[in-house]
Amino acid sequence: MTKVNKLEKTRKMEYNFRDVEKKWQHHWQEHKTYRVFIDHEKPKYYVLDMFPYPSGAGLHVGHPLGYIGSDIYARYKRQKGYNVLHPMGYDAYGLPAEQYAIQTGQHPAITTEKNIKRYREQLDKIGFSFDWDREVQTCDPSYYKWTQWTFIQLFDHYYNRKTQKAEPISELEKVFARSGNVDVDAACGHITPFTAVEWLKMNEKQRREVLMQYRLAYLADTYVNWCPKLGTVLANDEVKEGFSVRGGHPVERKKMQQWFLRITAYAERLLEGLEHIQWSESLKEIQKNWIGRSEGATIFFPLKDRAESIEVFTTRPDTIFGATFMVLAPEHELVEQLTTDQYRNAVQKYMKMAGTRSDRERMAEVKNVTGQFLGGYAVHPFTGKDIPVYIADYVLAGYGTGAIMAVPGHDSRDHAFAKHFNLPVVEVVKGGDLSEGSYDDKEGTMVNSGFMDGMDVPGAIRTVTRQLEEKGTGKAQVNFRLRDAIFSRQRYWGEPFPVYYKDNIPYVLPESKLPLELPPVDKYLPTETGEPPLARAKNWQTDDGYPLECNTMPGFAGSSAYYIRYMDPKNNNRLASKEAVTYWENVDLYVGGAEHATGHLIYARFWNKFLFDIGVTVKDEPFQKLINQGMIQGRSNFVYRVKGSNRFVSLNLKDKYDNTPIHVDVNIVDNDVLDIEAFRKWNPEYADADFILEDGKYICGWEVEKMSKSFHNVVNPDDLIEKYGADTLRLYEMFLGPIEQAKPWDTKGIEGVFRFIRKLWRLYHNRDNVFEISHEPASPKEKKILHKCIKKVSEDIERFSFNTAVSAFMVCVNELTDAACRKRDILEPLSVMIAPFAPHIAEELWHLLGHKASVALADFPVWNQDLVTDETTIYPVSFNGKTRFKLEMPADSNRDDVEKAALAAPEAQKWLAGKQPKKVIVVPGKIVNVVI
RNA sequence: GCGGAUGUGGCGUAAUUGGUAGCCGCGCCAGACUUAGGAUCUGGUGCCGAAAGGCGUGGGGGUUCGAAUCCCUUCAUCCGCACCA
Repeated sequence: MTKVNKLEKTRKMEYNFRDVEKKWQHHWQEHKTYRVFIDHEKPKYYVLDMFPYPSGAGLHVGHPLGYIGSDIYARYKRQKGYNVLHPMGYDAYGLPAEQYAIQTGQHPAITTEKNIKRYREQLDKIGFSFDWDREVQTCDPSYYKWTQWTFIQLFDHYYNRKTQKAEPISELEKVFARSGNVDVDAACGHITPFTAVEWLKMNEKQRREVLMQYRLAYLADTYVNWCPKLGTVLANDEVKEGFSVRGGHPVERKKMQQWFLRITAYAERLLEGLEHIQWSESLKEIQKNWIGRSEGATIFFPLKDRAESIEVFTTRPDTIFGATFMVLAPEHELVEQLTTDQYRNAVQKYMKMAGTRSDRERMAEVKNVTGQFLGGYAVHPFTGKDIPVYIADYVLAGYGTGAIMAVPGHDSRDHAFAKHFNLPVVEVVKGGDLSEGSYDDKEGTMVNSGFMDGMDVPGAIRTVTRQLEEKGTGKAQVNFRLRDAIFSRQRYWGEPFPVYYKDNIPYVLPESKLPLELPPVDKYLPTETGEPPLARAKNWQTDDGYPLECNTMPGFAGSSAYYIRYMDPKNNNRLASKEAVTYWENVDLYVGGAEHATGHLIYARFWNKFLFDIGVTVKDEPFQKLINQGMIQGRSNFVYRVKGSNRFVSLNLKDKYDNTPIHVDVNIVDNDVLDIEAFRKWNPEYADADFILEDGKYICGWEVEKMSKSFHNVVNPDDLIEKYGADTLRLYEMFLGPIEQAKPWDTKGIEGVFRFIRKLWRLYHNRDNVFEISHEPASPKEKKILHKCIKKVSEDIERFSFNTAVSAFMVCVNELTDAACRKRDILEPLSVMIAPFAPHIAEELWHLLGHKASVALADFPVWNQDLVTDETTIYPVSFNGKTRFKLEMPADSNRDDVEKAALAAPEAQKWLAGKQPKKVIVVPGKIVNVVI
């Protein structure tokens, strides 16, 4: 028989995954098996994956890891009787498509659509149980209508600190007309107090300017990294040493008007909410640090001979008598006034230098102390002494008030600055040695501090804060590191703002004008005058001729509420109906990468809290439980080229030659053995390569690196599905290790689960590959195998330990094979149980067993505890903690029986060696330990 | 610098509450069936040792009858955040 015939015969004799998987994928799609509706008879469960940005490269093997995990859980919950919402969609706005558009002139919508199509094909092949009827795309006008709608709501609301929630601006206006703003406690920008009379006297423009300080979406000036050559704003990591990473053009800091979201209003609630959600402690910690709550005081230092004062925030008001100088951020508004003529040149020089450096660079050079004296002085609120004022890089405009009182005795950065500029260092808290460095600890007795002398630090903080409040020169203050989110992007491929300008005042469009669709443009670049690309659009104005906003929204806009839209994706009248949000509430399980810890996961929580305040959602937190899937790293292979030749030397011989390691495509390496022919074909350069082999093979080296095209270590799921099938891929991805752990991808182990799938199939089929099962009742032994597996798998799924669940299936199938069990009683529940992991083969077996409905809706089996309990217990008997032999005892033996039997066992004599045991520890059901 | 993890066979890992360290799989070794095997099946496989036995969860110390698991200390790797007043 020829080789081909043999192969064909073998194939016929085993599980044909290609046909089976195709058949069921088609069937599921046709019958909309996974479609879901509100069903008040069933409890709901919402399983969500972070939706992907459809990049041009398609999916690699790392992307579906989380999707597979969540799909298993969703399928499991469905079989447990829940009504499961498990949707998927696309985060379709993004820079790569825009960049591609700039280069090729092709509209980003076209590339995006193409990429989505490719993603969908890849996803479909893996057999997910998504309800695709609920798909959303953030760039679809019917979707971003609601992104724009939410923006309008943010614009029309302010945050009332008294009620701790967002309330309509219209209500605020009523309050202003009644009693001015003095009684209003709101999250707002800088605003001077006014009375009702003053409010009523203001014209529309003045009123709108005041209101802008209160809105949750507001316009304000900020400094950005502006690249005139690219005509665009760059992110911190797009700038290196004052030049753009792309193109190397100079970048300057430019003041620019941008939209902001007042996320800081929600800082306290964002922090508090963490207490009520099931996220990993490490992730909560990251969010806590990001929000960065700190308690302290704001203190006003009056300027010498002037009316103004410098406002500082400090966590250590107790050290105020140690404040020997003050430092402002270079951008601080009082810099100009405090600069004396004598220092004007130097200050300007310093500011210019600081201006060319990005925040990131300023932060990177910690050891480099720089700064400049302004010439001006402030006055110490308690001693009345003059305090020199400096500007320095190490004070950031965006944190606190952008100014500090410097206490070199008790702050290491102030100390370094004082040493550098020869400024006095005063000790106010005893406990350190100031000649060595600052003493930053909060323990010690106050000295040199007037009324605080002799107090401990916490007492001093309380006392000085009270004093400041009485004097009216300061107050207790909670400060957050969190900053308001910049919400404008000078880009094309994003949601247009539903905003127009009348007399330079921004107004939002009425809801009836939504969606405001993204207009076509001739080029995707900024205009020559530096306007964003939308300025190129023809007639970019309202019907009345008022110009529309030219900025677009950032990526997080569309991804902040998509989970709500999935609940009711086709609704034209609301983001989602009241009925839908009341039923689906929020996401029970959210799965995605930890890289979104401070971006998406903060913004979405904020966005949701706002929607909660205005009654759109019913839960304060959007994502009840969160699992971060670990990153799948690549496992790169290397060949070693002998320098100056086209010879390659095998791994263990390489040190005998002067060689260069070269990445080689992992797809032509099997078990670290290079496929030499494939290598020659891989790159024409190597067509004539020759090899120094070991044991007749070329062995490649390997290393774990990021999975990336440039390292030639990308593994494509399509190839694996073609070779092994989707069920095998799903099982293998789970088998790799705990879902939350980062781990390298190595294809070689996939054969093991492939064998398992075929072994499973053979349980239901005879030697001729014909379906054949027995209807005899199962033996107790067989039942035990099954029920142990049900227990283990159920418990493992509940705790997201999918790798051990796969292992339990393998044990079960091995044992059933050994027991030659082909009984329906056993095999039927087994096919149901494996369906979440390997849905295709499960569906096929389920139908072969005679069922008509999908296995996806079959009840997940329940284990019987009596069947899994062993009648005997095997006790390991140890002497001084070392296990020496095993003792089988009836499971209900009591302590004494076990002890007696252990000491009486023939093996025990050897270890006792005639001695009397000092103590015998018996843990019933577990262990015996004899101490001698 | 701060914070968060993680260190277990050649490799991925398991050990759910302090109770037999190494389940399951890969790889490797041997064998069976084969003209053949990159198919399938069977057995073996932590390390040292001929065996008895000893040693073993990054290193060192501790608590305990008993530690991969708890405590202290140290080293290594990875990931966040980074002059936060």
